[in-house]
Amino acid sequence: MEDFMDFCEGIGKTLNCKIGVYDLKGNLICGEDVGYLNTDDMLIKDGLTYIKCDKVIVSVSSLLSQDAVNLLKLIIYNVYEKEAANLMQPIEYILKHDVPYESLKGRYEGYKALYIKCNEDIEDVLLNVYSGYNVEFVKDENGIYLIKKFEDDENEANSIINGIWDEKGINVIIGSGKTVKGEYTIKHSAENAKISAYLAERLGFKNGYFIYEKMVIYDLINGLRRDFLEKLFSSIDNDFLNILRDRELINTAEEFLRCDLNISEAARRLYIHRNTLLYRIEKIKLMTGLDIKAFEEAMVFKLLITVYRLKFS
DNA sequence: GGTCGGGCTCCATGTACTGA
DNA sequence: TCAGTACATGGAGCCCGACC
Repeated sequence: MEDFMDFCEGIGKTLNCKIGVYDLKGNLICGEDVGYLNTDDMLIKDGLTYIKCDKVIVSVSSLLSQDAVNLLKLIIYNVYEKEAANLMQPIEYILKHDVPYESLKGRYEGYKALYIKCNEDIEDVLLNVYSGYNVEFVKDENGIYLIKKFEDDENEANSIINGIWDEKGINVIIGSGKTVKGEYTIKHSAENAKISAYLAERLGFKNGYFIYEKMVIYDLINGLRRDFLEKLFSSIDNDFLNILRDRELINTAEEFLRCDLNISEAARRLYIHRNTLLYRIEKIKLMTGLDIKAFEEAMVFKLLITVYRLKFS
């Protein structure tokens, strides 16, 4: 409809007259209400020119020659094609060009975008996995978007990760956007999927499935100004930076956090005695002042690690 | 018959201490 | 620095009786 509005304004200025575009029932679609008359081709009456173009009547407050009418028809059909092209844009065009979010509302409802981050050629594996399914792939420089209606996206993503590992021996990170609904378009979903995969890689993950809802906090941190964070880190004790460089301590702490602060489970996963784990946690406390056995202090610790990884490593 | 609360047992976990 | 041991604590599951 924007194109029709541009059309009315442009032609109106050029011909120094008023233009109105009506549907075949006489309802004004855009432009000025200069009067409506139905016609099968063109009609000149009372100083006005009425031109039928497919499903609209264009009324012009001026007498036009046949050549001018033909030229106008040509322009109108061109506008039509442009509008149609907007509605028919393939997903690749949508993801790679500056298509307004507004124009995508109502399309791809219920679909979701995944972004499979991988620099190797894995398209053949995906085509095999999804042979016969309604799914679209879009490649870019760092991976492949997968657009589909999912029943169990996490399960499918893990199948993809395992399939690519089995067939190619390659680790991949998969990011996921949210399901398209209302204001949230397929372009939003694809962007969020790519951001999730990118952030997961920056955080040190080699493979796995990362949902944007769970990555929002990292996206937020990633968007913070570097100079602000440098100022923040300059006020932090050097011992904290030493921990970040101590692989054993940092692995211990991260496993403990992944186990929801469960000492026994973390010790099992790390193949160390529970008391060894407690000893290391105590050491972290001595160096940072943060007791990561307590939820709030564990959260602060996790945030500081994340900021360091995303912005300084 | 279904629901709720109390008592009991088992097991996982936390803490403190000790020794290699 | 790490592991072993003993003891305390708390949660989960089960059973049973009281109540509606």
